[in-house]
Amino acid sequence: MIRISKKVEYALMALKFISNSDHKLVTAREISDNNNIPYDLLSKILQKLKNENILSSNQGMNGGYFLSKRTDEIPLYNLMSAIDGDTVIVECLSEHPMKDCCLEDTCSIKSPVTKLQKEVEELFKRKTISDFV
Amino acid sequence: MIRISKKVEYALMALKFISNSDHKLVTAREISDNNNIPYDLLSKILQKLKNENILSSNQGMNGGYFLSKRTDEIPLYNLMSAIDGDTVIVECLSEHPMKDCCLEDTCSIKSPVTKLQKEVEELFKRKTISDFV
DNA sequence: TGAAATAGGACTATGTTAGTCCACATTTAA
DNA sequence: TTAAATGTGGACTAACATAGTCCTATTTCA
Repeated sequence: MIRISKKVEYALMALKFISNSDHKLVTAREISDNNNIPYDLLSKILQKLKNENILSSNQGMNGGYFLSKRTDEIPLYNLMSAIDGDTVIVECLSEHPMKDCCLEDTCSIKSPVTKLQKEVEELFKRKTISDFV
Repeated sequence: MIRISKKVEYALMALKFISNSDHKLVTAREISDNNNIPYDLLSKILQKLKNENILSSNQGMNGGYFLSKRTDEIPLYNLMSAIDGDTVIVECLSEHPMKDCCLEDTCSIKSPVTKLQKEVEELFKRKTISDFV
């Protein structure tokens, strides 16, 4: 099944919320309360977005998060890989596969699946956060 | 993470194998042996493809499977929904969601996510099995 | 110094996917 | 008519991924 993780959904809501609070610092607590997102989980997500330079943060009292870039400069693809890591449609196309595919070179569908992978990837690279805010 | 299930991979290999054995009946055992797919699992998959009228079968000795249609008449989308059911990128867009989304109408990203859903769907409807054989 | 905030490791619960096991039904050939 | 080869299909288990929780730093400001 092709599915976007709950975490990515939460990230999209958070980015929308931050984007709408233009230029103010926004705390994880505010985002959590206003969007009905579990606080601890959200914190992890925001941290990952920070590590990928999608968000910036100020620590300490009166701290919070703000966008590092314009929303149209953040492809959905980057958001997804920041949060969930790999964005491959099949294990064997991962750069760091957990286990070797037992089919290896004999796999009969590797080439068309790779092509499909590219097309899915392009779709998610074309979409940016601005499409969601 | 966006991922195609192992079952769908196996189904693609199976269809390719059947398609290449033109017009001969092909047994689940042959497909399993030649593609290194667990027999019992493959059986279930072939049965589902039969129920969706992608494959037809003859039971009994000398039985086996054959394609019900040309490969270019089988969208990847149908294959996926035959095998895994829902093909929605988020739970709440399912026709039969397991649980109600706690956000309901207040969800801030429903409309753009629905649009993305349509685009993903179109991509998988455009691809047909002929792209994989 | 204490409260409010981010940072982040470790753990648990839940659900999904992959895979297995077993009994049965159908067909053909000997 | 029976044995073997095949598809059908339910129930179960194992392995893994995702979602969510808990707890303890660390940073900053008033």
